[in-house]
Amino acid sequence: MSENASSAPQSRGPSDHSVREQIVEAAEEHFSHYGYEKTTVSDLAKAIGFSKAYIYKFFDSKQAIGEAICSKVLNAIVEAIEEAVAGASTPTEKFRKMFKALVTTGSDLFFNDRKLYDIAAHSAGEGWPSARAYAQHIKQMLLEIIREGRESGEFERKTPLDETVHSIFLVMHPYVNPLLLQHNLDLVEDGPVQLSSLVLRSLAP
Amino acid sequence: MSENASSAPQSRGPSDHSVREQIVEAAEEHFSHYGYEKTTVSDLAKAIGFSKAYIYKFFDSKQAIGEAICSKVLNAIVEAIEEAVAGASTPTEKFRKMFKALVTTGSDLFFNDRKLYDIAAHSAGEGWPSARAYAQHIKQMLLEIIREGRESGEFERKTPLDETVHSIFLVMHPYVNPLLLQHNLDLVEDGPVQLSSLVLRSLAP
DNA sequence: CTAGTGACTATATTGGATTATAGTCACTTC
DNA sequence: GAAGTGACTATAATCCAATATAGTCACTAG
Repeated sequence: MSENASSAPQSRGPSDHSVREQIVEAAEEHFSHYGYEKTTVSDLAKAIGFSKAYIYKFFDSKQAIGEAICSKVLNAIVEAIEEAVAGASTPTEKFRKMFKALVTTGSDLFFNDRKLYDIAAHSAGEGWPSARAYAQHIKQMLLEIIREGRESGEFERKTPLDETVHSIFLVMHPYVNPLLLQHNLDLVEDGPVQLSSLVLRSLAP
Repeated sequence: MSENASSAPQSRGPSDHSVREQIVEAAEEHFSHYGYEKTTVSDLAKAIGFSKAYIYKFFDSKQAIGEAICSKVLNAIVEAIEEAVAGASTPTEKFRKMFKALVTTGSDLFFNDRKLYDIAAHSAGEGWPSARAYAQHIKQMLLEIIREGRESGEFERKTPLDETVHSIFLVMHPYVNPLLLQHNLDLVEDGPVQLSSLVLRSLAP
């Protein structure tokens, strides 16, 4: 599940190639140290001991490399959330933990890996596939929790499932989207708790 | 109600003075035409036929003038919302109309008075008093609607009132805050409708 | 005292020449 | 054919001197 991009962004050449992995590895290190902008494609080339031109045999553009890193980062968040959810028994608890883990992991990234966070924020702002896939992932997890809750009779069943999922996702959106999350860091403590309770009230049968 | 600033920002000299009003008037026109940055304090001085130095007898800084304009703009939104709410009978309808008017008016401003919108967004981003006052205003209106709904038995009464208001405000936040609203313009149609329904479900007794 | 300003400074902004970078392509080597 | 590159161009970032702007203050006129 921690493979590279879901819905692979622009890339060239064989998708499993040691050089591709070397590029990604070097990019992750450089982007995280110096940031996306300050890292040049030549830097990455030097780091892995090839020429810049060779990089373009594997990636369409610098942005495509950014996308790859972004996917890794966002997939790591998804995994952290999945782990948190796994440690809950009822759908109610799953939802609470999901929301909490989402925000905790996101703001952790903000504070501890700011440079990588900025790429994710940029990705979200530009609607890159990696960010879309991430949102989709979250939505899917949400769908499953709601479905389970409906099946167990814990959640109401009158509202169409899609609508329920969609509107709850809207509530979570400011915390899912890294671009928005950074404007809500002061709400990181209270927000998810309060909003979880509100959402759960709305889900009462 | 359409007076200038609530909780007057930094200003000097007499608060009701024809020159002060002239400054505000000129600023509103210039900011809306050329934007806050592109307007110089000298421009405003020229427009009202005084020297730049005289402006500083009435305002602490250029930002203070921006604050005054921002207050006017945000107060106009509040008024538009109040008008919309007035045309509803039940608390449920009031809430729906409030949320809808909030987003409609906000995005109208974005599309039709972009320059002024940008000031409001900046204000929200910097946590200027005008933006804080605006948010407080919205929260107050919300509080009154919820209270009325509780009194009429239309809304549940178990959850502490403050908590209810606070969490609903959190739901609305991305649409209240101009800085956030501009990242949510694609949700302007659906968002408020879906979220209103969700919130109202959470308020069911 | 009230209404108002010109002249000044320290900081920010701009233009535009200079340099750095993304991305391509014809080419070599094995 | 597969692995790899140097040399190139067009665009974007950088730098820095010249200019513009925010904000102050000592001052004048009535």
